[in-house]
Amino acid sequence: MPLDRQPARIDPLAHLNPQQRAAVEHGAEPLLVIAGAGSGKTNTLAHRVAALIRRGADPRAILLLTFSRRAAVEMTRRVQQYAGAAAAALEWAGTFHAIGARLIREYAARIGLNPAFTIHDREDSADLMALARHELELTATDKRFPLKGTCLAIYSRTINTEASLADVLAQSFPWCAGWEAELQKLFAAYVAAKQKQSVLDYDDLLLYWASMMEEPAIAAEISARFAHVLVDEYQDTNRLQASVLLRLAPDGRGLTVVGDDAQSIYAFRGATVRNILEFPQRFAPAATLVALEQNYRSTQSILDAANAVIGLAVERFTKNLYTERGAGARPRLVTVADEAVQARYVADHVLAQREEGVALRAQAVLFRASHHSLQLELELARRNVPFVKFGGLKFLEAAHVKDLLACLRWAENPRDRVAGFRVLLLLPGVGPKTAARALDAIAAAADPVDALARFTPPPACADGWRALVGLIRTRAAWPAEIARARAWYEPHLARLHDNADARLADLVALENLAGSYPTRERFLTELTLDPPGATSDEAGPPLADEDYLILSTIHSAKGQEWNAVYVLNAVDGCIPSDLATGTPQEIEEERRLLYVALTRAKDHLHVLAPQRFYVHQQSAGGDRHVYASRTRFIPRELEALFDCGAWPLGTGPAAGCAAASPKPAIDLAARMREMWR
DNA sequence: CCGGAGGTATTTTTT
DNA sequence: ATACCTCCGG
Repeated sequence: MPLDRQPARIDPLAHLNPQQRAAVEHGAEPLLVIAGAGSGKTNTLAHRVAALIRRGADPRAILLLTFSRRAAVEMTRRVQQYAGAAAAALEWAGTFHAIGARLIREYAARIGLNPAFTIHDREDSADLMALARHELELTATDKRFPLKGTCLAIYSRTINTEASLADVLAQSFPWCAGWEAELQKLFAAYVAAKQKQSVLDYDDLLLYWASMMEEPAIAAEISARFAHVLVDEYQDTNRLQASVLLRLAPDGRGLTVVGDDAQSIYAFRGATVRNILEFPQRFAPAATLVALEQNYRSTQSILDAANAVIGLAVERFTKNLYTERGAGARPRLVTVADEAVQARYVADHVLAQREEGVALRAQAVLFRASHHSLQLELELARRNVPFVKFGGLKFLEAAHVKDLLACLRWAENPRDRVAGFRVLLLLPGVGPKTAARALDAIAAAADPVDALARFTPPPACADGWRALVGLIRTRAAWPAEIARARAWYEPHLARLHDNADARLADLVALENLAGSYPTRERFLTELTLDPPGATSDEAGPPLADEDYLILSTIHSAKGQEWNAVYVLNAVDGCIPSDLATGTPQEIEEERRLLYVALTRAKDHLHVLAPQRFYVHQQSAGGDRHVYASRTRFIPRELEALFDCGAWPLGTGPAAGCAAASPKPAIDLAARMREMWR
């Protein structure tokens, strides 16, 4: 974005276009900014915040809600750039969940909540769901009850969409519709368990916030402390978040939301594009609408292709983007034989670009699902190309990391049953039954730690028990405490895993991270709400100052841009995912996903379509495979917008675009479904 | 009651 | 390949 490089001038808004300026200078009436991809949205929002501060707004009374913590940090940085020192007091910037956690902790005592509550991530929540499911004996039925993860997904969706269980089941989980009564009971037990244990899940952070805002006294207090509320990526908020927002600013005064309906890609999480579409009419008089349509990121050729893809959408509200950057090279649409060739293509071109001076970090490879990059990762490792992967498996999901965190969380909140369970099962000789008895004793006692110490474990693990009690009982200063926990955990790690060394390195990394948080509570809370994004693969994360290629799911690429972008697996079955072709709405979301991927590119865009996919789970050397056809979102009539070809040159049954669709290839999606029959 | 063996169903994307 | 469940031998 060119605005970054401009020195401060007399008129701080001199470099904004008229629409951006209108958004920045708008008064306190509700405002909706429809901001196309690369239209300088973040800048505009940051300028608006800076302008509010210049006009006398107290930075502490500005609430900035962004989608990711990264976006919040970026926003704060730019506001500081435009508004100077005053912006340092901008202390309320973060995700809905993070801000919710903060407010709930502050008001905990007044709403009957233990202020030391701990927060469960998705896996912890699923584990608690499993415990509740066991207690209700929903496992021993002739027909298989939905898995814990599915139960949680159903629960979460009812909360986030503010819909009834029956509707959610019918619309999103039809195969579970027969379990409605049982699920209802399960969710009741789940909620009771959370409350008894003083734990909150992700959804609670919104739910408690929203309910708290229904109390007139608390609502008045909280609303009064924020004169201005600005929301980024509004197209990806859900009903519950919209409710929170409307309770914060019922008449819309001081409310600004920014978003792009063409980039709505989180419906699976309950987000609804209706939030942004219906926003203006929620207020009387209706909110002002400003549209940013000039793109500062991509060349015209890339925009033409992206516009054409989104142009085929059934429903569309934003206009086409335009740029003054000039045509540039047409994006490439490349047919390759299979994923291995695709990996070679990407590696070759990434390295060639680097020779021409485009740093690896200025290039990114985007894909629909985390595992789509598997082959490429092997190829990059083989060629010693450093890379970092965003999305997919998280550092925090590794068993050993979860174990260590469970120790800390249990010390923070001894009634947290999931944490306790996890820690107790680490002791040899302690199984589910012993752990359950111990946790029952803890739950019943006034002093939980004392109850743990007085519990009589099976004789075989008496020593281990004593060591654990010692760990939980004595509180050390932070972050020394995590070092103690690791020392306690190390022998267990060595016993339970054969690659203990590699895992130990992760724990050391975690320990280093801990030092940057002031307290144990802050460490646990913020780690759950903002998990480190990149996985630590075998090679270890590259050093911060080293150059590395970006691998990212399309979802995680939101809001970012690179000089060169490679989109993997642009075939039906991958984009759209064969798991998301159930309803027309799902397919539309997949189309927007491809649009998001294409609009990340500034100068170079490569869209890859492998023709053949090898079926997994076959003997080595087997060649069972299925043929894929190019993604339905780039039909033949759009081919003129791309530079089409096969790679390597002269390979494949027929080179070029025509190869993709002369005769409709076999339906990959159906084949993949067939695998599960 | 624990822990390991074997069998079976299995859905991506993230706060 | 994995997670989850059930069964069986200590």
